[in-house]
Amino acid sequence: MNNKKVPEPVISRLFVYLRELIELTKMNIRTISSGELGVRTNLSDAQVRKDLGYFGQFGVSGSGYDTNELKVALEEILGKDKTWNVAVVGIGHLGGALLAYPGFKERGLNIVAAFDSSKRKIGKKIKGIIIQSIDEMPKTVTNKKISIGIISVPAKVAQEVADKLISSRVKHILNFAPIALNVPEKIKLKNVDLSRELETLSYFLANKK
Amino acid sequence: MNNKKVPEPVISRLFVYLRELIELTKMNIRTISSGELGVRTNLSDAQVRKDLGYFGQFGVSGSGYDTNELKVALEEILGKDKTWNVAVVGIGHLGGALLAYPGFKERGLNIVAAFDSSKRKIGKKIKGIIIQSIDEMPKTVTNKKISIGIISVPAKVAQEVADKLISSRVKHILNFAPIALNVPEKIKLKNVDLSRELETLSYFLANKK
DNA sequence: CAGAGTTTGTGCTATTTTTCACAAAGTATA
DNA sequence: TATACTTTGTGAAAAATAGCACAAACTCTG
Repeated sequence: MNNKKVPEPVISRLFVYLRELIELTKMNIRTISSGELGVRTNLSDAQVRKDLGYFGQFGVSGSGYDTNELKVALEEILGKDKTWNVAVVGIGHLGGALLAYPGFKERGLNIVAAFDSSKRKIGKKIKGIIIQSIDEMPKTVTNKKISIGIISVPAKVAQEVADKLISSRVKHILNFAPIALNVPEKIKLKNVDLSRELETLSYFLANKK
Repeated sequence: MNNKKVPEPVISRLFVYLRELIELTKMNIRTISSGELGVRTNLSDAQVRKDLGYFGQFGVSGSGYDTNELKVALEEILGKDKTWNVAVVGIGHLGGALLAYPGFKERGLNIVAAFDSSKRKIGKKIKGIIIQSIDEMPKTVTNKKISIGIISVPAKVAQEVADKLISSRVKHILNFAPIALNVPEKIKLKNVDLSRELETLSYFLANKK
């Protein structure tokens, strides 16, 4: 095991390996080589080995990795034995889709609260969750032990919402608003910018050789 | 102007600069320095200058960039003068949210078709778009000149849908399914993996110092 | 118009991330 | 058990990306 800090892309790929390992164990495949795992995840064999190398030695020369053993090890490393409570702020089309997305719960991420500023929406129930006023955020975050906030509001109010989440003591933020948010160092911020991804594709269309 | 190939992260940031410039011109701010643009986009001044440097010299020493001029230049570079037709495959909660998202049209990305395999959904109309059977994809892609396909179906069928999109002659793909897709070299593939982003945050919760 | 202050553009350097490549350690076969 | 494979783990090399730092170009002020 190596003591250097682990690059974030490595963490991200570990989840990809884990997903594949879950499939493999379901299919009763007992061992897999870095090469084969690489093919299945569109990554190189060297990358697979290097990534795992940050956390220890899991493989056996000549035969590869025990799928179940590696799966358990990754679950441990990635904290999949734990669950986390999540709040969604902004229940428009996207926020509503996030509330309904089953993939989160399967992965130990429980959406336990929803906030919106629209009087029309407050009090309504979606997927078993009552939409609350943003004013109730500090209380709810504490009571429901919410550690991650998802921002799916328009760009104009995203910073304001981020500030409110942070002062309510949320630990990390996933931001869907297409704007650069300022958050304190200790808050981990991830951005998902849907239209930017699409726009990037359009650049390649416009500039193809 | 520099002839080296432009890194993809640069392209992506160019859209960020452009958004900011659009705001600035709306606010009638005529010039901006790389430093100030950096503050507004959470990037360094050097990065801003370096990124723009891939495409030419837009600034004026001592005063900075003319906001409108730079905006127009970036729109040109990024192909924002053009529009592109887009199809969404998989009209679940996420697909529905994408159909309803106004940000795409504003940016020249017109969703002109929607596909689903569910008999229950085919024929229904969402946001003015009739959901079609996946079998109609080749014909519709041709007729409606669709160049980008968005995949928002479950992981299990995502590869199959990708193959169908490609054989229907879609040029690029935006994939929301949490799985590694195999596509030919010439097809540009972008992945947005919602639960992976959230999971990455949960890793930092589980492993915080 | 001279001197002080800004800000760009960019060669160079640093850092981060990926890939290479191979000794060492295992497996399989006969 | 010996020989031929296979595959790992990991230093070292390469590639990609970001940041530094400064001359040159321009603005501003009195």
